[in-house]
Amino acid sequence: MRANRSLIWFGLGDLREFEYAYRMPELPEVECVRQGILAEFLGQKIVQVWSRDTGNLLDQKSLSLQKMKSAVLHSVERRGKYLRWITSDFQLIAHLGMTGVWSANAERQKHTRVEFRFENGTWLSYTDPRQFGYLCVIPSSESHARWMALGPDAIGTEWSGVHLWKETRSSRVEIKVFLMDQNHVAGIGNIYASEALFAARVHPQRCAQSLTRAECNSIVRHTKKIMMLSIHNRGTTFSDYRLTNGKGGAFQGFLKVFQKPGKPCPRCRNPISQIVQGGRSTFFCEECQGGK
DNA sequence: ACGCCCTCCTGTTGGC
DNA sequence: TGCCAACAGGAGGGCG
Repeated sequence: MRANRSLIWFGLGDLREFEYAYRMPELPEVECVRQGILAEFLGQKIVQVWSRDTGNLLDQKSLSLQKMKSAVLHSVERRGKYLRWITSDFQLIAHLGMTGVWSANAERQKHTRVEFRFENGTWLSYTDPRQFGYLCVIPSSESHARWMALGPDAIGTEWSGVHLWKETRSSRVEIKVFLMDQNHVAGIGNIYASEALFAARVHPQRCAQSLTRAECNSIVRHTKKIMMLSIHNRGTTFSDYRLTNGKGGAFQGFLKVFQKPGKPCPRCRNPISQIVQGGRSTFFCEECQGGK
């Protein structure tokens, strides 16, 4: 595992304390990947496409990855955790799933699935051991159902406290599960859901429609703040993604409760609780996040 | 529209 | 020390 860490694009600090971070890219990590791809490949022309074992990654409606040959990369957009490559003729919708990694000029390895070779000799490869990722090539003119169905981006202005308040009025879903539904708001995953609710002092099992306007405002404000801080701090970790040298460490400093069961709450010293919601681990402080 | 469960997959972990 | 089952987890899909 450690040998592969040099390929990690979104540095998440000292992985000795946070082994699972790299498996779960959320909005900030995907945004860093987007910026990394743009910085290196914007305006470049793909001259060769190589792929292997993409059966579980490719959408059934996807055109062949070979369609990307001769395409010039015009831009890369992000919505939530999805990336959308805009090229001259085709678009590529991509999701990293759990273990997807885009790497620039990295050697082909066991689970490398796709390689785009560019005219200037550089290349971009996609590696995904568990194949939970997603790739879909369609003509530029077509719209993509999954992409279109996504809720407003979590760091965009469209997602506001008012928006969350209105959306939650008719929902009896637990708020943590609600926040992770990408069709309500796009980009929040397991890490940020726990962290944002902790920051906002809202119990993760609260029924969505029980939230007050003030609590909705607080959740949205803290989610954006935490995500922006994370993106902003990628500087160290992103450009210096060789985490094996021990440098970096920007991200784990944000984590107050995630993956810290039993450790003292940074606010009140009460031990952090761990529960399962919707099949996923939630971490929170029973003492200072109120009641259900 | 909800709430639950299942599927995909493989590296890691924990029990014996 | 070694083996193997259980586990994790984003997201879509199916079912009642």
